[in-house]
Amino acid sequence: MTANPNEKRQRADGLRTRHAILVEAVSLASVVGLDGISIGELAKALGISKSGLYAHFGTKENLQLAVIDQAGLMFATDVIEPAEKLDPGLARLVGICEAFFDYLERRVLPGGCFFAGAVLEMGSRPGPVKERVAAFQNMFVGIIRELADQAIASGQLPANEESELLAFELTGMILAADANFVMTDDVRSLDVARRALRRRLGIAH
Amino acid sequence: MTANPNEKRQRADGLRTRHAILVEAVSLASVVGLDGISIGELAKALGISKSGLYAHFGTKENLQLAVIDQAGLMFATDVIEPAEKLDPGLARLVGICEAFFDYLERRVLPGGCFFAGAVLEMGSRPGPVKERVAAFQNMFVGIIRELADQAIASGQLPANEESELLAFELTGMILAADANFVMTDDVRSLDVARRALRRRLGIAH
DNA sequence: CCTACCGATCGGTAGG
DNA sequence: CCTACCGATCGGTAGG
Repeated sequence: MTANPNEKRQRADGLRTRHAILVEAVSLASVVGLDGISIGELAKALGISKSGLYAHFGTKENLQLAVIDQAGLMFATDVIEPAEKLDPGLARLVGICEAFFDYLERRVLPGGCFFAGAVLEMGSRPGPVKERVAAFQNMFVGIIRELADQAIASGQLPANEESELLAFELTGMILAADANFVMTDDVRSLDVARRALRRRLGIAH
Repeated sequence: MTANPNEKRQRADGLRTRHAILVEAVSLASVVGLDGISIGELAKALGISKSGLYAHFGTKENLQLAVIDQAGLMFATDVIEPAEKLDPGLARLVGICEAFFDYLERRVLPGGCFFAGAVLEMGSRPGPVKERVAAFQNMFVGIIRELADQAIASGQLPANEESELLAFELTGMILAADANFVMTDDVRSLDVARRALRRRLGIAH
C-alpha cells in the first residue's frame, strides 16, 4: 500500500545523506572536538542548510551520539577487523596495535584518532555523550585485555604478566602514539611506537 | 616622580587579579578545553566584566597563551619540583611519574591534566597556541628521557634499554592514567598505573 | 530537504 | 577595571 519504489528511493537517499553527514562530522570532530562541531559549520562544509541537519538528527546531542557510533564503525573496520585474520592471542594483540599505528599513518582523519580526543574531551563532562564514548573505550580495552589473557594462558607471554597492567600499557602506547603523531605530523614518531610495542611484547625486530 | 605607593598598589592588585583570572581559566580549560573557554563565561565565573578580561589580555589567543604558561607553572610545582629532592636517575624518574599520579588523585584540576587534553586538542590546529603547548610537552618528555639516560648509564636500568622508547612508554602511562581517571573518577585506576610503572621499571612492590 | 526567523552568546571595541 | 555597544554565529523552531 504505502510501500512503493519512490518511497524506497527517498529512504535510500536519506540514508546516503545521513552517512555523508556523519563521515564529514567525524572528520571535523577529530580536529575541533565533539563539542567543537557546530551545526552551521558542518552544514556549510556539506553544502546543505542547517535545518537539513536538524531534519536528520533533531538536536546537537543526537548528532554527537551518531558521530560517536560512526567513528566506532570506522575504527572497528580499520583497526580491529584487519587483526581478526590473525590468530587470537599474541599475534592478534600485536596486530591490533600495529593496525592502529598504520591507521594513524594513513591519515584517515585529519585530527588523528577520534576516540583519543573524545575520551579526554568528554571525560569530565557527564552525560549521554560521555557514556557513549566510555562504552566504546571499555569495549576496546576489553578486547586488548582478553587477547592479553589468551597470550598469557597459551604461554606466548610470561605467566607473571598481568593482563590488566599490560592492557593499561598498550592503551598508553596508543594514546602516546596519537599525541606524538598529531603534534609532530612525523611518521617517524610511529616507528618509535612500533619499536616500543615489539620490545615490550618480546617480539623480534 | 611617577612612582608612588598608590601606583604600586594598583600594579600589585592588577597582578593579583591577573593571577586569579589565570588560575580560574586553567581550571575551566581542563574541562572545556583551551578553545572551549569563552571570555564571557570566564568573566562570569570571576564576577568581573568581559572588558576587564580584555584589559588584561587583549585577545582570546593571548589569554590562551597565558593560560598555558600558568598551567605549566602549576604542573612544574606539583609534579616536577617535588621529585627534585630525589636522586637523579631512576629514583627521580619514578618520583616524577608517581607525583603525576598523586597530582591526579588530589584533583587539583576538575578536568584532570591540562596538558594531556591540550596536546590532543591543539595537535591538529597549527598556530602559536599549539606551539606553546608543544614547547611544554617537549620540555617534559626531555626531562623524562634525560632521567632515563642517567638511569641506564648508572646501571640502575638494563644497558639494553633505549631511553627514547622508555620515555615513550612512560608518557603513554601518564596519558592512559589521565584518560582512565577522568573517565572513571576512580582512584583505583591510579593504582593500576602505579603498579604498571613499578613493574615496568623493575622496582619492588 | 528549504527559507526565514528566534533569543542567546560569541570575540572584540569605544570611551571612559 | 566599568557600561554599552558591534556584527557574526550559536543551537533550535515554524512552516512548508
